[in-house]
Amino acid sequence: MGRKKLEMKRIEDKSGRLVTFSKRRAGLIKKARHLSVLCDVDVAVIVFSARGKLYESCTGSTNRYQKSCLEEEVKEEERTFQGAGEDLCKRFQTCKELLQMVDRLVEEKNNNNELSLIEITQLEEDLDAALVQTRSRKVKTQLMVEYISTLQEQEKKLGEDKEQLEKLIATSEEKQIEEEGTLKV
Amino acid sequence: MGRKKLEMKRIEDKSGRLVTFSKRRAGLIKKARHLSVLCDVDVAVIVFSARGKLYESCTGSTNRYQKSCLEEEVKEEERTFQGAGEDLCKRFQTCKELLQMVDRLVEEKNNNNELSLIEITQLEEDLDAALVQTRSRKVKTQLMVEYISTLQEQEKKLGEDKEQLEKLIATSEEKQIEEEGTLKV
DNA sequence: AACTATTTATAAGA
DNA sequence: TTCTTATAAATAGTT
Repeated sequence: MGRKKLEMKRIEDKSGRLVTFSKRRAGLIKKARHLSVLCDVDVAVIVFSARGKLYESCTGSTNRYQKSCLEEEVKEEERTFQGAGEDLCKRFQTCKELLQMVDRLVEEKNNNNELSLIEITQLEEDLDAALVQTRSRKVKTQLMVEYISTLQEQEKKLGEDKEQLEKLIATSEEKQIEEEGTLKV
Repeated sequence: MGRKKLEMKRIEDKSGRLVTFSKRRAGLIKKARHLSVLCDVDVAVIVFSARGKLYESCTGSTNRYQKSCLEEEVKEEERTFQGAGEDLCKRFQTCKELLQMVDRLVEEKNNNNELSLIEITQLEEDLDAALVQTRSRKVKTQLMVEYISTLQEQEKKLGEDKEQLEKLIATSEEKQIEEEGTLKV
């Protein structure tokens, strides 16, 4: 739908691919919203970018699929990175508790094979929430890994700078000695 | 994008809404596939229709989101409904085991707050699979509920038919007695 | 980010 | 339902 018809295959040019990704992702989410409004249904769109970043869009009044607002969370995390450890731990605890609760429910009802629709829906919601939190945790861990690698790169660069400075100082000292020698002659 | 611009609100005409739902759902899934191919990313689209029916589309080579093929499963179930009980129980067992496994993993690693990215991804996949199975179970339970209600309706109708037949028989007998009486006079 | 020439999607009609 | 077609919407390449 543009100046030229695109072949249906991976766009090899990285910059072009990123631009198209942005445009089409926005378009897809918009279309999902329209479908949801016009036809009164719940729609979820989940996109994993190549770098593992998660984009989600969930529309629909009955809210069967909860929006996780991951992007906002991640941005917040980037701003106040120091708190990540505790935050992560807390979320994890919640996730674990959810799983345990779901497991108990499953255990209780397993014998007579009689989970009601309401209970199954609850189970679904619990699993969904746990999944959302796990995804959040995954993204945050990826961020941490990236952050650490950035720190390591910075450290390496600092080391190189230091080396260069030391060389410069050494050269400068040699020169000074040479000059002093010249003066003495 | 048609003969007329649509207002962005629920289409009140049911037939029109269904037609638009079909068309736009197909369009959305097509666009998701294009985004996936062109930009080499994983995309999942999940649509819950008003009746609770689930439509899923998952594209992307790395398969981070598994297609559940729910529709096919449900159709299969409709054909051979008698096997549903055992099948449900089996799936449930699997789901439960998954949850337990995930829970153990969580327990083991919880103390030092050190789940690796790989382990988190595994956790994510497990939860995802459990969620897919729960959704499958939910749809099947909905089907069962519908099936039972159909049976109940049929039973009720049969009861009404029986009543009517009994009335007819009674009337017929009365008539016969009357006729016999007439004959006797 | 904007712009626009095209392609694509689709609302209404048949 | 499925096909057709006029029109709305999305977007590829450009600036």
